[in-house]
Amino acid sequence: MPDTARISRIRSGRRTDIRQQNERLILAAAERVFAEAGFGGATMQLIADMAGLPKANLHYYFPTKEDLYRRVVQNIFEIWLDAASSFDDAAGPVEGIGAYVEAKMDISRRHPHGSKVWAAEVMHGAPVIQDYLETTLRQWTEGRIAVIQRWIDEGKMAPIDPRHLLYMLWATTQHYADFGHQIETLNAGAPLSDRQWREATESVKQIILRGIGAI
Amino acid sequence: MPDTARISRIRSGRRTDIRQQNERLILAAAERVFAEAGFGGATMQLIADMAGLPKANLHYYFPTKEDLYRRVVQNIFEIWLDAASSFDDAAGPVEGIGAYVEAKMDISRRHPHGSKVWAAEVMHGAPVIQDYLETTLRQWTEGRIAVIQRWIDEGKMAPIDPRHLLYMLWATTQHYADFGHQIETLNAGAPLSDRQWREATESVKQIILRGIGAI
DNA sequence: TCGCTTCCTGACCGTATGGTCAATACGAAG
DNA sequence: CTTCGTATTGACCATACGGTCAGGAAGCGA
Repeated sequence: MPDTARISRIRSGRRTDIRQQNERLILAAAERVFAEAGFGGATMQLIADMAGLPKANLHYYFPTKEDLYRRVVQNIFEIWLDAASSFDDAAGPVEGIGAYVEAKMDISRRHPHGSKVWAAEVMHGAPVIQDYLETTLRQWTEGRIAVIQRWIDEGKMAPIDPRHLLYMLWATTQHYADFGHQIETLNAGAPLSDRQWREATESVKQIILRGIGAI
Repeated sequence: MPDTARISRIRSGRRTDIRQQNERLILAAAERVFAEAGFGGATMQLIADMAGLPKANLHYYFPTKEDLYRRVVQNIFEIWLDAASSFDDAAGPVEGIGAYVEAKMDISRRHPHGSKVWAAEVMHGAPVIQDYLETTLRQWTEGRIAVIQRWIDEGKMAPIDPRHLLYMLWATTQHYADFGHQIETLNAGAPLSDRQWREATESVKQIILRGIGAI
């Protein structure tokens, strides 16, 4: 797993920045290690090595392994929530869902580690972010369901169960991050190129938009 | 995690059966624990308790934790491969993909733990089943791509990239197992009912079949 | 320069875990 | 009943890991 060089570090020296700088450094390393080894398989030592800091220093910024982990999970969740805006300020499903797919595919490409950490967390029964699921995510979902239902009522798409449409959007877009290794293997061992990412995004958009009768 | 009672055990006594019996028992417990805690988080002790056997007994049947884990991963993979038959003996996408979605949704419901273990394994870079990906899965995929391409050439569906269609099929169906906890939380904390599973399956089938222009 | 706060880190500790082993029980064949 | 291979298990061990801590370095305002 540690085949890539440690995350580079710029010692700026400025007092206020030091904390922020190091926390970012540690979080980036942690995101990666948690994604590749899982919570149980990750070790503070490996994260420390990856960040180029002594282990004791991690505990200075993040008291426990779980604190560090929680921060990593929260990060990706917030990134996803931001992508929601695509949804809201759209006139109809073609723009709204189209933009949402594009935003989420982009996140899958740029934050594959975070996506994996989230997936693992949920798969294990969401031991540390259950409250998020029950509050923020539930509200977010209800809101989007309402939007989709409105589109249906306005005749802009076929009467699909909005819930399952959302699940399909999440599943397909996150699949490119979570199962990236499998996809890469089936792509002759090479990561998807710019062009392939574009094709993937288009395929997903096409199938879904056609599938819900929006085009 | 261990909120459910241990897996029940029937002592048959018959010599030949003992090994098979106990291996099944251990594998069932292991599948569950690995799914809920991840490889690193799972302990042989917990698996043993779950199976109702002393820990030393596990090591009698499975020398190492990794041996046990490997067997669990192989199991689910074989189950999925069996579901492929739906694909082959079909006249067109409506029957073929329709049956495949049904088969995979059924597996997601009946083997959620195995699905999660596989997902985690792939997410971690497939350390123990990389060879499967490169041989069996790759071949399987090429075969299915050929079938889909034939359907396209015969004008039975729109010219979609077969690869991305396959990814979408995997992603959407497995999502109901891997993210079952999230779905349950968004379903007022209750597992999907028979009816809801049927609706989910129909939604997935509808959107995809319509999305690829097969209906 | 002084004094205060933040930051850094090597050495250390208790515990949990994967794995071993020797002793024992058990079933079946003769 | 005896024998022999299989199955069972409590006790044990080495190690790795999360976390602690005391002492020192470095930044910063006065």
